Amino acid sequence: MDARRYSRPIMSDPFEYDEDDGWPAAPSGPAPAYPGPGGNVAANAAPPWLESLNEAQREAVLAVDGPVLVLAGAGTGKTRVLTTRLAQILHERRAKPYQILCVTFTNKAAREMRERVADLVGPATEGMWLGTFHALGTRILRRHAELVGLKSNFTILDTDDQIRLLKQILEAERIDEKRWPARMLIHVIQRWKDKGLTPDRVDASDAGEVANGRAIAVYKQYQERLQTLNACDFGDLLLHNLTLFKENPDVLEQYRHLFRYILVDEYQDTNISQYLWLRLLAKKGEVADEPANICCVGDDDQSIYGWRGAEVGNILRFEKDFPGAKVIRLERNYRSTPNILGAASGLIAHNEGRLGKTLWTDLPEEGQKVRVRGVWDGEEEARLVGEEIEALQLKGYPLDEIAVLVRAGFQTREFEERMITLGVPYRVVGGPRFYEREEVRDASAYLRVIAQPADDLAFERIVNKPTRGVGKTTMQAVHQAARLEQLPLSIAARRMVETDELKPAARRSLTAILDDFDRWRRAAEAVDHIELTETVLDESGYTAMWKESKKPEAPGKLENLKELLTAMEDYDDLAQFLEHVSLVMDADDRAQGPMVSLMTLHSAKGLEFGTVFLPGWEEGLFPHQRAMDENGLAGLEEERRLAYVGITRARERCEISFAANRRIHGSWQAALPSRFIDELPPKHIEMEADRGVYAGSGGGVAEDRYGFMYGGGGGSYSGGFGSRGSGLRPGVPERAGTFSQGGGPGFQRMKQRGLGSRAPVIEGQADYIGGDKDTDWGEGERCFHQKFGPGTVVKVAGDRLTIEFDKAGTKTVVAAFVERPE
DNA sequence: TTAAAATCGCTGGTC
DNA sequence: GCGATTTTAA
Repeated sequence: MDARRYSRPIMSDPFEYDEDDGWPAAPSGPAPAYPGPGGNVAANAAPPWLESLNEAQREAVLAVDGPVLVLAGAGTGKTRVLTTRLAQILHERRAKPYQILCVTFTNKAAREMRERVADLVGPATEGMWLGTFHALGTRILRRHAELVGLKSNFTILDTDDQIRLLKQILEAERIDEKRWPARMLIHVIQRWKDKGLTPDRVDASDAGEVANGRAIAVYKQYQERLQTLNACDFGDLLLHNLTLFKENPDVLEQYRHLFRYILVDEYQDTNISQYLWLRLLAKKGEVADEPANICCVGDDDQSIYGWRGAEVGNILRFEKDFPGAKVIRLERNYRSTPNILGAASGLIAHNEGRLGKTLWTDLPEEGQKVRVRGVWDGEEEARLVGEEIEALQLKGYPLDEIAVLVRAGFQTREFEERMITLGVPYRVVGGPRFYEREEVRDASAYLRVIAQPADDLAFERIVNKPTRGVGKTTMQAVHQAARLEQLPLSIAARRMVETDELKPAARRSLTAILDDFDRWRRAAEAVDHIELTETVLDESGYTAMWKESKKPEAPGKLENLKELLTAMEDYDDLAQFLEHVSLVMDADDRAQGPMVSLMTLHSAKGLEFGTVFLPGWEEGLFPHQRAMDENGLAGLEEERRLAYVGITRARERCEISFAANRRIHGSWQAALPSRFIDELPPKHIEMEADRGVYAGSGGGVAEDRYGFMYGGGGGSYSGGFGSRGSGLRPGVPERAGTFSQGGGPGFQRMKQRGLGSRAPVIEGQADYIGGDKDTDWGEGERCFHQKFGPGTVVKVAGDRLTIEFDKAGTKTVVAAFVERPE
């Protein structure tokens, strides 16, 4: 056998070889000439990786035949099982790398998986079909694009493009965009696609009154437009696969035959269309109805993506879908202390319809109890968390072992500001992805127009960016002509400038940019894609636009454009690069040095930290009101799973907090402690008042969890308010809607106790603590801050500078975060 | 075409 | 109460 095969690049096409019988044959027994994994593990020796696994893990790794569901609780070594299983299959030579399909949800997961398998078996992993659902779907779709009415160089649209396209359709259909916003309709269409529904299969009753009852028609038109544009949105990548497989059984048969082993990560997050895709592929080619060797790994308790189409039902139904499936539970937790585990388990036990797992650990030490703390408001909450982080930092605790996990993105701001004031390095995880950034999208739009003159959406995006006198009026005329003659915009525009339909000025500008594109297309033939991009960004005036811009983000944008050019070096040509921009490109978090992580609970899934802070556990915020309003009990249970995910991120320390008052959308609202706090098993938690209150409350705090709030009397509070057993819970809270306006009983009592008045005093500390380090900053000096932009120093206290920012107001920050303006 | 004014929306966010 | 987007006026 040809050794060359095993060193092919990852995206190589297995169909290109093994031409003899049309399809790569898999060995039924040990393959004779297959090189051992990594070239150094003898074929028959027991592989070293099995020894360090526990019994359940080993079972999951070794049960390679037939359908297997691995229920892997938080911290039970799920990824380890998956990677080892892959290594085992390769090691036993049960399949060649390209006969294995391994699906993940994120590129990051795919990358990690590939690295870890490679660590075990070396280069034998090359050629594996390992990637995200979308990347693998794209790979298959490009091969057979004609069969679903596309060309194989189709473009992949992102949300911006989708909305722009839909807006055009709504306008043409004369559907009032005020009443039926494009954002909402695209969401509806997306949900249909998640369910594997093409326009003809959507039930009319499902569409209801949406878009005046024309939702299905709009969906249909949207799909037609995509087809003429030779484009797909993300949902199509799988939906077209389903159509392809259904209408071409021979093609499906090929892939069924090809994929001898299928592995799926995070199975609880699959949507219907992903599920159907897997189910189609997971049949043995030779024996039509026999389920193949499919192994799904997941945790129903960590299903937190229902809102974007994920169906927990998929994992709950696995045994029915694949009769005779083996279900293996990984319940031994290697991450958290018994107290943390106990708190999390007690909480999640309140959910119904679970597959059920009992996590255990044999850690001898109980560890710290989960600390639950009530505070006056969000500011105090942030301050206390900040103080603790500072104390940990002082003790030499590594900052990258600390995370603040919040329910909603806006909550990070308060903590961010606190970190800035304290001078604690931090990072906010999960900002906009690299390819979603304005400048990167603009640059790719230029390249897309060059590569695909029919790409109207890209053309529109940059035709007047930078402004070059091709405005709305001009484009409207071009649009009309294009629609009339069924031509792409750039072609219609070219025809138009040859007539005198346009005003001379507009005609001149439009001709200029069209000529530019012609020139760039010719250049594309001659120079490589990097040089081409440089030329385009330069000659179009795009770079100049940002150079001249005075916006604080402008230098960053130029920086990103440079980074884009560097990133392009990894790709062979323009087409390859463009695919990766939309599908694979990550924001690189080249974080330097250890930092505290601030992020949402959603983005924390899969991570772990020594210490985790979980602020904002208040009714309405967490569980979020909208989750409950829109999805009732199911919504509430998903929120509870989110809480479970949060707690189980912690290894040794977990601190939950809630505030009595919080500012939401600008106005102050009184808040009740989250019902999840009531649901935590008391023996694993430690309820605490903040110090000022604690001193004066005369005991009872530990007994009565709300004693400090409602007075030290213990259990005597009334008003059916935040209490257990008051008949309010579970289910929809009595105070349906939103938070009550400030002034509930708790609010009043707290105010009387003088709780709120302490806040400004402590706030002032920032000015005089930590002030021995001198800086060379002087009052009145101009400066620049990464986040707040330019400003003037008004006060210097050690290394703390009070700065009046031009845009962001007055703030006190650590000098190290401030630069001199250029 | 640009700048100011009004309006919207506001849970999570991969590909 | 803020920021982004969209409408309106100049």
